[in-house]
Amino acid sequence: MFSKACEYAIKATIFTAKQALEGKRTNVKEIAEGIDSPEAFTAKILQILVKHQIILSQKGAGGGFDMQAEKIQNTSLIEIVLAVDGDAIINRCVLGLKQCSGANPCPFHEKYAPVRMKLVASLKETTIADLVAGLTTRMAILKE
Amino acid sequence: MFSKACEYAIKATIFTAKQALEGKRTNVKEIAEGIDSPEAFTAKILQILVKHQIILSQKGAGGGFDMQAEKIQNTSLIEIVLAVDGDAIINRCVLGLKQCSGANPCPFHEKYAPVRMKLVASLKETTIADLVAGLTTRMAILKE
DNA sequence: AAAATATAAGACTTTTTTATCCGATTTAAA
DNA sequence: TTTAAATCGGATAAAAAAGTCTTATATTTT
Repeated sequence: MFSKACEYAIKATIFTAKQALEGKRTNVKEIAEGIDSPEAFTAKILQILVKHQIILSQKGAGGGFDMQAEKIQNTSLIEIVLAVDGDAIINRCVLGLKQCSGANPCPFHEKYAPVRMKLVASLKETTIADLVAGLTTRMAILKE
Repeated sequence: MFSKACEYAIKATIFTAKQALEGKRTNVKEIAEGIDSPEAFTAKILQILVKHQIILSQKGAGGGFDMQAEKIQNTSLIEIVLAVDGDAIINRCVLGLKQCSGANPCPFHEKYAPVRMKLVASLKETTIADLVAGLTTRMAILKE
């Protein structure tokens, strides 16, 4: 459903948020270890997140990545997905047809429409704070 | 969501079924034109569909592809997806975690579970006949 | 001011997916 | 029986996605 880059982006954001909530700034190496991702590739993805102002970066010694409490609370999953994978998940026809729409539907359009609505709704209503909370209270995982 | 190969597979099956319901056997060239797909690649995908007994093939002059009325009625979308893309859509963690499950959930697991159920249900309950019917009665499209 | 540390940016490589090509095989028609 | 039409199967090629490497830039610490 998501690209590998997007999966890493989501996990990296959760990891960074969790560290931030514990008052710690983190860095590429820690993140890559924490989410079991390739370090250099993860660095690329973190740049996308910074550019979209989802996380904060600080260059230089003692620098790294951080996330503000307000952002953790107000950023929803959909924003990460849009930043990394674009709006295909919202707009692209599942059969890949350019002209598919409510007025000119592909054969699966009507059956899929409510599923897509549910999916997008769940991405919109799930915040990074929700995901971090799930992490601690339900022993959810970020690697393996 | 689906691979390009899977998108072609679905469209090719719908096209073949529609021709079959009109009493016509079709062939790779017609299918590729009808669904606007690359011919050689489409041929590859048709072989997968034949191997999984979703459509029928007949070699030699006047040969081509066909689909039995019973198959059109009883084959659901999920069977094509499983044949071409495997069971990732049913089983794979959206964050790509190997160990993710109800007992050991990734942070998005619980929020996504009902969406996945809806999605899989819609793939299971939608038959090729449904899709062909939608094609004619609602002017849905297979190309562009 | 210099050294050390960390992100930023771009070029490059590898892997996977998508797509093409060609020869072999099968079958129907001439 | 020959020829033409069609799928089948394997090798190859191109494009996209995933991943690496190197250099530049910024910032803190010493």
